[in-house]
Amino acid sequence: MLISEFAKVTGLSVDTIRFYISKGLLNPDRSLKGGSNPYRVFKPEDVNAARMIRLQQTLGYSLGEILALGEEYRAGEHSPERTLEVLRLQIERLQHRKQALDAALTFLHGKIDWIESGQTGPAPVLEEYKS
Amino acid sequence: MLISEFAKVTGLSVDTIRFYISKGLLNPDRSLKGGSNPYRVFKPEDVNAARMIRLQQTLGYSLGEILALGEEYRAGEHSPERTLEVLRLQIERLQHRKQALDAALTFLHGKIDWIESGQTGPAPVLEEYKS
DNA sequence: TATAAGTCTGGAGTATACTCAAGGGTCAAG
DNA sequence: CTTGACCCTTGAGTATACTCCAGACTTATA
Repeated sequence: MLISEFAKVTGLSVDTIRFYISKGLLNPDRSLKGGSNPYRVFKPEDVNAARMIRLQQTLGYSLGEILALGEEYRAGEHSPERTLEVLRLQIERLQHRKQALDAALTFLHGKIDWIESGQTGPAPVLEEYKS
Repeated sequence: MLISEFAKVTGLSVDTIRFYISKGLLNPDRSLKGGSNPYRVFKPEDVNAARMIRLQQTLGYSLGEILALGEEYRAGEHSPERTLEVLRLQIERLQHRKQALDAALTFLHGKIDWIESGQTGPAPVLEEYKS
């Protein structure tokens, strides 16, 4: 597929896609069409890559980190040990993030309970939810 | 406390603190000391505010959103209904984030299992974990 | 075969979140 | 009363992640 279709499928703008390509986050092939500036052609695996980028972004990674993770991953692609190491590290980081998220959720729920019970006693403090 | 102590306590740089103040995210009092450019004095509640900012940041909110949330929160401070509404909305957004996080974790765990079991069968695909 | 639509590159512009430096006032210790 | 540590403001600079032209070429449609 060409870039505009890829944009539709992934939900990214054409500009953003070209930006990602320039950063090395996406590596589409080139078509024979387009003359001196050949058109880019995207494969389904590029769609997966784009989704992965978006996911990692919502998880708080910068494009630089995402690129590094990808390269690190590909570098150890043929070494299961290295791959496992990378994956475990990622899991650790995400679990840390999840803890912060859970703390926030617990805090918010605590505050709701506090309000619904007529705001008796002290207001919940964020501090207390840092398990 | 003065700004350098506040920086130590919160882990923020003095520059960052002043930047947050300029954005309205922090509102310390002014001391009588300091002459024509009075020193800022920070209270314990400012420390809480700073912690809240940091937490919201790790949750993916921009400073603009954090400011808006705070103002929205203070605006409805004396209306329990409005406060509950704001809190529930926040919870909803965080749960959405948590789902993305869980999907990523499940995916990573799946990949680890797949590798440890000798990479038999197809590799896990992110797609499948979007419950 | 005109013309609209789609693609390319290169470069400038914007928003966010800091970060640093200059220049100057204030405070506490010796 | 000097000196070093600390505070102030203003404004410029940096990194990230886009976003938006301009100008030129290519392709598909009527």
